[in-house]
Amino acid sequence: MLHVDLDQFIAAVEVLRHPELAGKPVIVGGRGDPTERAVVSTASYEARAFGVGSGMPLRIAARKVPDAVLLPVDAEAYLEASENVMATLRAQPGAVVQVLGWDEAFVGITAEDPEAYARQIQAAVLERTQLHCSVGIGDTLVRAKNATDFGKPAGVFRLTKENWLDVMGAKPTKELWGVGNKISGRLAKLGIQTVAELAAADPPSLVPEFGPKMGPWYASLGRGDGSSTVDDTPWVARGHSRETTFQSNLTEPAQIHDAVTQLAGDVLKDVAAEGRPVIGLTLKVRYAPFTTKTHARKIPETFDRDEVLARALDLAGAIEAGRPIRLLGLRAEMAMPDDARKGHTPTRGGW
DNA sequence: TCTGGGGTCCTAGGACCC
DNA sequence: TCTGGGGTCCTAGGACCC
Repeated sequence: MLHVDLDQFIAAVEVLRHPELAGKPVIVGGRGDPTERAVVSTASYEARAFGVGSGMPLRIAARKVPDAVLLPVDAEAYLEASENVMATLRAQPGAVVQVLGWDEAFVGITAEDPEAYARQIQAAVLERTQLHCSVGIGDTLVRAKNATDFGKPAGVFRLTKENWLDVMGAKPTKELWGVGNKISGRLAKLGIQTVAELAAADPPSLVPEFGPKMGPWYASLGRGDGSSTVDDTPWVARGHSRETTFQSNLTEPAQIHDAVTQLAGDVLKDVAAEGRPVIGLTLKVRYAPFTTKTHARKIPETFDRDEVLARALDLAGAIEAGRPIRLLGLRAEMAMPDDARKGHTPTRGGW
């Protein structure tokens, strides 16, 4: 299968709308105001050369690149561009498309010459959207996904059982899809630093540290193994959430009440569009400077807005009085339709 | 450096039941 | 009295992804 990943997607969409920005360091994030609490969504390659990357506080990014062009996030524009890209992928002969996000998809194909097919996809996407993409080819989803990095920008790379360890073996485990800072740190404590070392680990030996599912799963990641099925079953959201980071911390109960009411209204808008009842709520509270607590409740299946709001405000009763708050979030979990398969998610598990 | 917003899944531990 | 063992459900929290 193939993994298609648009190059510097958000920045590229902005440059298409603002051709005069071509070749300049462009940083997209928040409302484009580096004095606000916000992070970088995407930086153009020119900005990345200064050490700016996704997730970096906007304030820091602006300091690193004084001449950067800072732009606000425009989700609708990116979604529209994304839909054009995905439609292009679906129009390819024999393609099964599994969307992973705005700028990524797996494409299941059977082709004599996968590299030629990949080049064809790149040409079609470029023609239809003026956007460049990189393509990874693999015999599993994990290998295809990891292959894409070696193709960037605008290239094609193939990873299979045959060359996986040659190419990936010496890399730190953090390079793997699904292994972040924390897990790579815990693996290191077990004496596992590299992909090759993880590949050689006995899967049951990882169970005490990571549990019955994740332990063996990490071992298989090290080998590049896993599913090789691209699944185009339409995605069904498990829930919807809204979060607000306050530019100045909240301290008053009345502010908390208003904020939760606002969040509940916004979440309910998204939920209403699904036509499925709410079955649970989770309130997230980030106290200043940076501790996060969550409070969850199952609730009786309901479509009633006032009922959900009342229960959200109940949850807010768990907030510690007097501690300054920098973020509040509310998530509503929805009942799943009977025919929705479990274990199919865009970013985690299931393959 | 000082950390967004939208998602998903896994695990631990307590409550409760037989 | 001073305490087994297995199962399920729920909450809180952790980790990851784009």
